[in-house]
Amino acid sequence: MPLAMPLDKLTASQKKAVFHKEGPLLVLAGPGSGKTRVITCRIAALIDSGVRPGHICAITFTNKAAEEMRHRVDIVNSAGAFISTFHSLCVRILRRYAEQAGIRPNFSIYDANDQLRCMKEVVAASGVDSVNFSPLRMLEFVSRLKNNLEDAESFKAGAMDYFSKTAAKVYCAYQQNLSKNNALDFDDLLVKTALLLRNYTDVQNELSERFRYLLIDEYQDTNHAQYRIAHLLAQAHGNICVTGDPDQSIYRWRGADIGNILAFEKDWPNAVVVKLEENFRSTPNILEKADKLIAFNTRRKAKTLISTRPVGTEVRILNADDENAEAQILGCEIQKLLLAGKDASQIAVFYRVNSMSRPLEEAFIRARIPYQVVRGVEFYSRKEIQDMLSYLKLIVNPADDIAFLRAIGTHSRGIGKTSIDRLTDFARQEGLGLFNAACQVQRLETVSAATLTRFTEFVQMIQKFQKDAAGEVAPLMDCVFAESGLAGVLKKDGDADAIDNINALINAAAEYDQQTEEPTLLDYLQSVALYSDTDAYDPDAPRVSLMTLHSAKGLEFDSVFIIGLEDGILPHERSQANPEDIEEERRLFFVGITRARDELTITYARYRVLRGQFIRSVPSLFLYEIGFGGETSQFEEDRGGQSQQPDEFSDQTELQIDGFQVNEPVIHPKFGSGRVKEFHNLGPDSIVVVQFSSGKVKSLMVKCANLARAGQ
DNA sequence: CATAGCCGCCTTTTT
DNA sequence: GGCGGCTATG
Repeated sequence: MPLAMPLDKLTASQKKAVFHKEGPLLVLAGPGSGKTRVITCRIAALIDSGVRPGHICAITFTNKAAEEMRHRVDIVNSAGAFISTFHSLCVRILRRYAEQAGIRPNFSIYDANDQLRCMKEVVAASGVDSVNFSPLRMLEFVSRLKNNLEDAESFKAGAMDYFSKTAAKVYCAYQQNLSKNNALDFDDLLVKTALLLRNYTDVQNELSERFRYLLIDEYQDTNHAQYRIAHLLAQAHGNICVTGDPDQSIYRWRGADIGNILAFEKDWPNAVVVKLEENFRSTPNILEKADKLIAFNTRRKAKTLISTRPVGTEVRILNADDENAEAQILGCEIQKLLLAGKDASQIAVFYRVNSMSRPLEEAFIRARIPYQVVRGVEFYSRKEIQDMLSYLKLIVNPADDIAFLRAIGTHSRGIGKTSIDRLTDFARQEGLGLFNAACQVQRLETVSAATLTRFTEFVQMIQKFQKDAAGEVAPLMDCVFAESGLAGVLKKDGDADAIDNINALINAAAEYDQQTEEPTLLDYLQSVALYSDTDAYDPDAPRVSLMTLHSAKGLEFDSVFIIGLEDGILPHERSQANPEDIEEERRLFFVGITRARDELTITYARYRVLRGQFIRSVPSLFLYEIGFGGETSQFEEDRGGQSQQPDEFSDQTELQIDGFQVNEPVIHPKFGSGRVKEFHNLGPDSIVVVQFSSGKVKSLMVKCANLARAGQ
């Protein structure tokens, strides 16, 4: 049996899904019920029953989930099975069938920044009112149309009112701009694939042949384009297995449609439906809160979560004066857990928006709590990384003007704005991309001979890189870093951080080279473009994880903290106008709650700095819904926004903290006796570093650690 | 042509 | 509060 996990431990319903033979299968299942495990086992079971791995295509929500799944399914036996995200699948398909899709295979993938640049050009050039038709709003609008598979031309044809007509013009121009740059945005990856499958029956047939078994996890978060792709792929054989939980749909704002999973039985009349109602993850105390909360949503099929575990500890709700106090409480609570021997990798903190990680990081640094902020894209958005990548993008796709502009401007090389403007004008007149225009720069009479030489040098450098671009990526990167002048500039500025980051990038590329059968620069760049926040999450690192509620999807931890349960944060203020948006916020909180195995702690602050302003905040409606309120008068007062009575935490922060002397002998309830090595007087936050007789050195928050003076 | 400093803008979640 | 773009100056 090619399985990394034992099949005999599956429940009867899980087995039914795993060993389902042919035809459509819907696995409707709550959190912690083993959905992903069912998919994983099903892949293995299919292979075991004689299906060739190459005929299997499993689609996960994130790269990380795919990676995990590839490891769980026996690697040797499943080699050839395609396990990846929708977007990666689309990149593969589009590269393979580029001609039919009407693109070139070396296309760039534009991220949000590139899209914005591209859209800004369009809006500026088309002379539309840039307030009502701001680039950001236009991008949002275009994205919505694309998610519904409305292409620019047909939208233009149907546009009647002024707004639609103008937006249609912008949409068309934006698509032309992308195409001129030989670039696709995230949405295009899906749209082009869906259209390719729809318009080319032979391609559709070939791919159905290739992928005879289609499995899709987290189906509740598919958008219309993904839905169409799935149907077009599975139409011929009907071997489509999807799993999902409508209560965990949290990407409506991005076009995800719960309707896709709710209508599965209509779409596939012979579908077998398996429901998994047991929850193997969380304690009944935690599930009860989740249950209570989600019952407030009206657009759902009611279901109850049945825990298979003993009752467990009560869910705690804590409050703090402001975001710093909140962070400090978390530092304190987490330090207690760590001191009690809890593994840091089993602790996580979730928040609604990324900016909320900052106070936590500061508090954790002070308390010396090891942590990881799960924000992978942050690394790739750094200036020096983007600079480096811009050269690589230009090497692969010289038509990419955005890459050209970035690469030529990474550092001063005697080509300024004026020269660039002249080149741009020249390129436009000749109908060329900037790189091609630069290749013919001799014809450009408006610039000086010196500038001309510099342009030529740049072009020749890129052309040299292009000659060396075949094969492994890391060596090329080394060469580009050194020869582009980037290394010299960073060294001259003494920017050690930037150099470290570039080295980290090169190391990551070396890893890519090792792990990929046929590494190419194109493939590397396209996978980097699809890199996501959660890809940076290291589940085994002995560090507390900090992440957004969205990133928490699909993960689980022993101890979970969810912070900022305040009106305007969760639910977010931008969701409050629309009841459907509020329901999504509720589902988001539901996802957060149900990540916890043993312990759940929820916090809110009475004041918070928002957009630079210190404002009074009101505890979230959701807290009331999960049953807090009646029990604590503090909560009622905070909801009403009136009294200012000190609570247990303000009491605590007013505690007198004793100073410790260096070398003073102390006793800790767990670590035993030791001597103080350092004392940092930070008032209530004071930190003491102790060398214990066991040899361990620990830094502790005085108010948490329960240190006793040896003599007492 | 390069750089520094200032002003004004936006500010949810992500593939 | 942070970043991008613009301007003024060297």
